[in-house]
Amino acid sequence: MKLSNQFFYTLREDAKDEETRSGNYLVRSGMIKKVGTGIYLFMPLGLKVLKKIETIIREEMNKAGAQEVLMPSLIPEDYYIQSGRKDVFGHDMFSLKDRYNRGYVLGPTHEELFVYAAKEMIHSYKDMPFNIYQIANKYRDEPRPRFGLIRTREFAMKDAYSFDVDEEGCEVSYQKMFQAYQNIFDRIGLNYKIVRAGTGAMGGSLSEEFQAVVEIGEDTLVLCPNCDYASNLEVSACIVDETESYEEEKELELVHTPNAGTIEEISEFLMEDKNRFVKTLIYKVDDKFYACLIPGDRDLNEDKLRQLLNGKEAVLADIEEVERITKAKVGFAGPIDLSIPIIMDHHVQMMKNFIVGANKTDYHYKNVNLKDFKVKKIGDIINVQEGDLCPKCGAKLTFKKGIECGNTFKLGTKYSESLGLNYLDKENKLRPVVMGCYGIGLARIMTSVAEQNADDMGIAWPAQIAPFEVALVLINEKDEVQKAVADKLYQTIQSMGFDVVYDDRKERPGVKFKDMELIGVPVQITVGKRAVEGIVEIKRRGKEKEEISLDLLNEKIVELLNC
RNA sequence: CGGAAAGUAGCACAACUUGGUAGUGCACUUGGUUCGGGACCAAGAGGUCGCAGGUUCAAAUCCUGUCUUUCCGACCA
Repeated sequence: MKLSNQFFYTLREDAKDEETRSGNYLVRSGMIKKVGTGIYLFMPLGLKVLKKIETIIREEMNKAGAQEVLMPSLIPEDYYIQSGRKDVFGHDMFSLKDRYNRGYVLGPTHEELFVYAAKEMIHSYKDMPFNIYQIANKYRDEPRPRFGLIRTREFAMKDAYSFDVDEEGCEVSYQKMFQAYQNIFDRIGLNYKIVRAGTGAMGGSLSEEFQAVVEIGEDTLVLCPNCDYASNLEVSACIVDETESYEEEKELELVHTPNAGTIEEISEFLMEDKNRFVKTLIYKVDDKFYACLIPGDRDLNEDKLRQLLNGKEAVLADIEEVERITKAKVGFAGPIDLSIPIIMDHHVQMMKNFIVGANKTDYHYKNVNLKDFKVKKIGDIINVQEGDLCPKCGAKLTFKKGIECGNTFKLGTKYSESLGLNYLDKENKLRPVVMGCYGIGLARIMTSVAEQNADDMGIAWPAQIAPFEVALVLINEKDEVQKAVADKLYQTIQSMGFDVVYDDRKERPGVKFKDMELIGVPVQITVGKRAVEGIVEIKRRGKEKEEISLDLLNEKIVELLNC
């Protein structure tokens, strides 16, 4: 592409409403522009990068035997009412009415329609397996869109769905996709980790996430430096260090602790370490109240609590409810003589002589032991901390931040049952189809790669998804020799099959260099003074330039693109 | 949805406290000098100061409402 007379611009100053480095560079390099909260438009350059990502995804999907389809974004709401997800998504789904007051939604994800499509195909066990996918926009009314393209309300996603007769078949389909995903992320050049994750609103039995390792990530990845354990914090098992404490159990003691209602305050007041305390949190799980005991220096994991109690929803009780149940101000709840069932984290089992609230304003109990109260259930209900032991090998776990760029789910028969997707097996019996679903967020990949490869000049894109592979910079467009050499070179490089941008603008060299570095072209060829001698300069972005004779250019470009 | 901040030229900002002619840098146009790392000089063009209402002789400035954006939290395949 010749730059003169093209839609191409860059900004010299930082965008004021982009907090992330990647978001800022994407805006400054003229790739994207914010239209509203969580809504972006893609300019020619940005679309080019996105399309290159899309192409890699499409190629690998097709190679894995999946077939592409296209679903509408505007969908009659009945499909989501039938599946029960109109309520599950609630306000996260954009819904609208047509002129006849009929309800529609903008598709937040497409299991329903893919099942609808699959029904046309599936009648017998002979009709499976198969996998269909689309690359299309999704719409979600996020409560708080943020971080550039990471959390937007409209976004391009590749979603694939596999259909099998049984679990074994699904396992094969799942592994195929899993491999395809690794190929995709490897080819794109993303630094990523695969972690175990929760199934959330999607349902199903297994979920694994492909997480880009990025500082600004919204997810916390729990990794083991010793073995292959990798998990999203949301679902990471927290195991107990079972080293026995030989501490003597002491006499229970009521202590006056005026105005010390938080762990920080009481810990300071009694001059005791936070891990000597046991927090009592009153939770409401499906309209029933529970007191949850966890170590004072830990956070409760609501998902784990919900699962332990087989509940649908777990929320912290209101202040009024807490005060009614504990008969004390908030901050003084404790397990002793409490009327509601007690759920205890298994770490507390190992503790002795700990401190709890006394269910009496301004009082705590010291030297509390397990014999002092009754527990209904014991389990793992807290978040893992960095340094905790790996559930697999016992090594100390480390944390990293990640952006979820892709995920794979085994859905089981959840949707096929609720939407009636069945087939006849060999015995002529009707059975539900076993499904898998597989998503990839295109713009999230784009931002993650940008974030991972941003430097002081701009984004150092990997060659595979860079807006261009080669930048051809003409130093002096008024110099006839230089111009002729560059014009010729532009044709030659194109015919070699490289994606090249020819900066023939009437700009000073410095402007051209800065722009090419900002938009992140990996290989730059400069046609300058020595063009007369048939010599030009070539360099890999971020490295030293070297002079080279024109006839050696092809090999050099290939070499630099691959390094 | 709670808390905080901000909306003035295409972009980034100043002027607002103390009401009276709207300014700077980048970008843009013209001319000149420059010409291998975001040039310089000169002359220009570009604004219903987010929107609505109020106070006032007079509002970018004070008051009220409203919309939008950003950050923190709640929330989130």
